[in-house]
Amino acid sequence: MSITADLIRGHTDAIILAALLQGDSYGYRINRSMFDMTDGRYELKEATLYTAFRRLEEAGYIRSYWGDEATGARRRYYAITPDGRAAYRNMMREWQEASDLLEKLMRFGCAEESAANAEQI
Amino acid sequence: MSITADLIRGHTDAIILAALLQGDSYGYRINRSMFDMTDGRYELKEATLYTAFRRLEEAGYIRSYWGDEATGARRRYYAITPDGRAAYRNMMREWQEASDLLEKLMRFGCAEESAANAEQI
DNA sequence: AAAAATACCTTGACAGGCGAGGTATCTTGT
DNA sequence: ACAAGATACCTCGCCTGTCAAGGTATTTTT
Repeated sequence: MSITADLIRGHTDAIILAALLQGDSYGYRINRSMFDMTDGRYELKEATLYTAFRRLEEAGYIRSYWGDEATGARRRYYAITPDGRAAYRNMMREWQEASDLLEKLMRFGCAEESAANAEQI
Repeated sequence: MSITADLIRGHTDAIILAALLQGDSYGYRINRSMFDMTDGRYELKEATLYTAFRRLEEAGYIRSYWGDEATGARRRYYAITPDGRAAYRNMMREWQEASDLLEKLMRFGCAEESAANAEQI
């Protein structure tokens, strides 16, 4: 993946919850669809993903159950809870606010190149 | 401040560089203007700020010098270097890409509420 | 029979953010 | 005159999320 990790940091939970809003799913599959949706530019690392699952389950935002596949490797499915839906909405609200602020603060310097670099205060 | 720390993480450097594009400045002042620009919704913590200064200077993106105030507390001014300007542009490019991806991944679930929660796969 | 894909998991290190604490100077209120 | 607050700097040590590296087991492909 090309984009740096720290820009994603803190959004993993929201991303996972968003995926689960589509319906129950499991780790490998969520990771896969993430990879596909971004044309390979980003994927959650497995360790990150499973850490996040533990965290989210602990928080009561998701619950898990083993699938009953007759064939293939066993899968642990995750489902979003009502608390999880509420948390997701909160996260989206925060993302909205945060990205607006960041945009403002980071674009601040973009009069740039033109603004004569007045020494000091 | 209202917005959570992890949403900001990794953006501190870009924010500081953006501020310095406006002209040389010093820690306390940069923090102040950040607070003002966001109507108090966000400010860098001092520890974070000074850590970032060290990091950026180490990387060669800024340089520092002591101001020659005749009165008041001493101030350490920071100036952005050519490398710093280049780094800033890179960071903005990355932010663009990352925020687009995040938007995509996090909004993914937003057909939401309507999409019948089809069990499993 | 070997390699790759599917699918899960844990450990330990690392890096950035920040609470808590510290220093020194100047200004303002009483 | 003295205390309080603002200005201005700094460090130490903890916390948390990420992820490289390693592991297991099954199925499919070569």
